[in-house]
Amino acid sequence: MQRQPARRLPKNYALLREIVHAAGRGTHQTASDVYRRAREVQPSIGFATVHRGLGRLCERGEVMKIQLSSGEAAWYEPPSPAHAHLVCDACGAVRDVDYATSTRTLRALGERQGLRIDGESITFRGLCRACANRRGARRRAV
Amino acid sequence: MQRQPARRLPKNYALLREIVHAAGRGTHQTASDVYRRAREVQPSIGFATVHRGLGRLCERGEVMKIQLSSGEAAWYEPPSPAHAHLVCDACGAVRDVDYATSTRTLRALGERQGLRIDGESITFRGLCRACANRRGARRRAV
DNA sequence: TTGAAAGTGAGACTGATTGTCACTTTCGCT
DNA sequence: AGCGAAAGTGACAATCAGTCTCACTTTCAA
Repeated sequence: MQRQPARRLPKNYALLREIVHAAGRGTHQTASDVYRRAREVQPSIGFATVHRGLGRLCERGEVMKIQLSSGEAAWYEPPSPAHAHLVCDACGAVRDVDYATSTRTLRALGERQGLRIDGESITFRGLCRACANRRGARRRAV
Repeated sequence: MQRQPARRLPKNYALLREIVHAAGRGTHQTASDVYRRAREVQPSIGFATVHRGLGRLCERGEVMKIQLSSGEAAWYEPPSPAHAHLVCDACGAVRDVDYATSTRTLRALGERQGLRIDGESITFRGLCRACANRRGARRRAV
């Protein structure tokens, strides 16, 4: 049995977690955002530390990292049940969407195609509520 | 009505399309892969041209760009019906998975949450067929 | 107390992608 | 043919997220 990581969360990492969590559900911050905020509290903190820390917190499940399917910087959010993301084509916002493929579907899919599915990541493209409404006023949604 | 882009595909772009298409269904090449191949045919071609060209082809729907939810380089593949991708945790391969959320589901989801969904991108994490089999031999899959 | 492991900050580095710019090609017309 | 505008091109600089390295510090557990 290997050494238990009973080590308590280093101060910096705790700070990072705090920053991600404080933003609340449905928020998404890039590593740079977190870095900027972290500096307000601990001006000497380095960029690398933020990256390392967020990575570590991710492994521990204390924050979630989402990589939009658009090649941009990764976003970090507080941990929450599985959900999808919508990137708004109009305003660029990233919104949580309460949707996930059912585990039954995933299992069936895996079995049918002979593979094993351990996780999924879904990103929608479209219009967020605000933008959909705004357009709807002028132009009927399709 | 604005000018029709009747312009025929520039030679370079045609070459790029050729390269992506020639690789066939289920293949995924990065821009660098395409660049490398393109140079074999047209040694003077520049990197920027490859990127621009792939981007353009994408707009025209002649190739598809997929961005894995892991922050790596984008992959290009021949156009094909909507499908998901599986990134194998063991061997790193990217496999097509014949799956897409039904349009009915998407529409319902959009209506329920007041947004408009125009596209989706699904990436699974897990084990590809080969790796799942290999592991299955030693260790029962979970 | 003390040695090892883990964490740290600075800054160099990587690798993908984009922007710029001067030049060339091609298009749509005469 | 000939021409002007628009589009495409290659070289290369710039950007940007993220990673790596290294010497130093902190923390842990004995």
